[in-house]
Amino acid sequence: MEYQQSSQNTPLYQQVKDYINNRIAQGILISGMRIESEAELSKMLNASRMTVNRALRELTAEGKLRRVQGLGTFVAEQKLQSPLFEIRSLAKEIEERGGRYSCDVHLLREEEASPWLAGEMKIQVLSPVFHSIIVHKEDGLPIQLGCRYINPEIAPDYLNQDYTRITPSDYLIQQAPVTAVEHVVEALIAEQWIRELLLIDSFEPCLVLHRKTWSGEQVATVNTFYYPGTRYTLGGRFVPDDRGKLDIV
Amino acid sequence: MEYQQSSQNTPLYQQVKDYINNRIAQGILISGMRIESEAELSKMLNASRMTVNRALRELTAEGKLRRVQGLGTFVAEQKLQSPLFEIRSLAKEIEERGGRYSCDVHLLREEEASPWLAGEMKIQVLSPVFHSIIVHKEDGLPIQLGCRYINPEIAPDYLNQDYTRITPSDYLIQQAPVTAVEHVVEALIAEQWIRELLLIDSFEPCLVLHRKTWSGEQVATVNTFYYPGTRYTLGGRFVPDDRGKLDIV
DNA sequence: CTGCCCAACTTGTATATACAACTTAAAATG
DNA sequence: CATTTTAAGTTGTATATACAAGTTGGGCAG
Repeated sequence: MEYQQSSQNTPLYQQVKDYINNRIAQGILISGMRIESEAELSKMLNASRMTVNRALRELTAEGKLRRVQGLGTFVAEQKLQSPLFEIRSLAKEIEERGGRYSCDVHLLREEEASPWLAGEMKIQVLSPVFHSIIVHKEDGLPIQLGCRYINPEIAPDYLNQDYTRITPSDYLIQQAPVTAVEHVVEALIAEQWIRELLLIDSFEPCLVLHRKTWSGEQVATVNTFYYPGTRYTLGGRFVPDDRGKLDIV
Repeated sequence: MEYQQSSQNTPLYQQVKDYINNRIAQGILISGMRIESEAELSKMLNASRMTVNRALRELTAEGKLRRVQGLGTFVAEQKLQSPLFEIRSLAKEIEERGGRYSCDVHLLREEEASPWLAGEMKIQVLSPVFHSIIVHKEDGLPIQLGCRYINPEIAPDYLNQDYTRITPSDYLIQQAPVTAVEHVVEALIAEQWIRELLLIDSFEPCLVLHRKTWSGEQVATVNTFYYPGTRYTLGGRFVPDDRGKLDIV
């Protein structure tokens, strides 16, 4: 067989990568599922095995696939770990420390988007958004107040979950893949109602983490998390590995 | 020519990658320098061009090399951008905003390591360390107080630099490659001498960023940065790209 | 039935070849 | 001399082939 590239100008190996990526994005391929072998893909997509091999090898380096010699190629469990702050459940973190996790749901309802929120989420003013305010506690002591606004298109059933059983983070991650995250940190003296819920006095500073997530082109969530400055710090250690990616240690 | 892998069990393409990586680590290859062409490396290392191509392609994906079709392969400018907080010069950031940068060096001297610091840096108690306290200002207003402890082995000439001309970050980055970073953020009411230098009152919270860097196995620096809570926020947006790496937008 | 071996399939690596696309400098042309 | 063309060298992609190495299940011998 001779040299072929044909389509569009996009390299063939890239077309194979796109094909796999699309099937993952569309939910046709689920985490853990075995995908076609190189030989099968080679026939299906009319590309040589080496070209398919390159595509799958690169997708593996990108963390999207997992390959086992002699067995096959599988869809990796996708976990978007945003750099400094991995989006992980606070509950799990507390349990790892040996603490007892609990939470209070102070608000969980549908609201109409304010002009500010509409701008942030790129939706129409007064269009419906879901709003929740939840206080997470370790051994009964509040350590985070999470104020979340959720795009209903991303998680239509957000209001009908029991957040004493599954954290909002955990629920949202399984609803839609997060494709981008923005984090901003600041320090301030919180408003009174926040101080009361976090059990801090008027002179104790709050660490505030603003997190905005996207799913594709849509803004998925706009969150503000308040931490008592004296009871909580945020951080992580980052070591670039051989593949140029970052491990959270 | 037939199939050969021979050495050790490490794949040939990996040996090529190691060869390049080592020459970069040893300083034989400097940023921007052109390295041998695939054909030359192929002869030198007795590997086929395709094998060399794979090695260089992967190193490029890892950000270590930069390739230009028709021109050659070059050593990429190495910038360890830690995720959330890229280690970049505050000065550049201010200038990008159109502000005027200036700084005051309040302390720059050699000290003996306290027990706490010795533990952090994994050095002997009372062994020499460099200590600097510098206030960075935008349009004359303080926005960061940087308190740094530097391992003298990493940057022996740290005390003899003019930090009104080059920021400590810029200087340290060119002294030794940073191989790991740890960041921890907290919010607190700062001590009085810090509040005075940052021109904040006793009720205004400080955003505190602790940064610890490693160069290989050695702890290179231990830093604490104080930001006025009302005048500064830390943050970034992260979008995983096709190569699985993270762009700071 | 049990245990072993082997065949079939998988991914992993290495190579030779071919051509495309791009860059630069030298050579040819006016 | 100025301009264009060409040639040589570079990386980028695609393929066919070959063998190594790991996994699994079925068949065979005991």
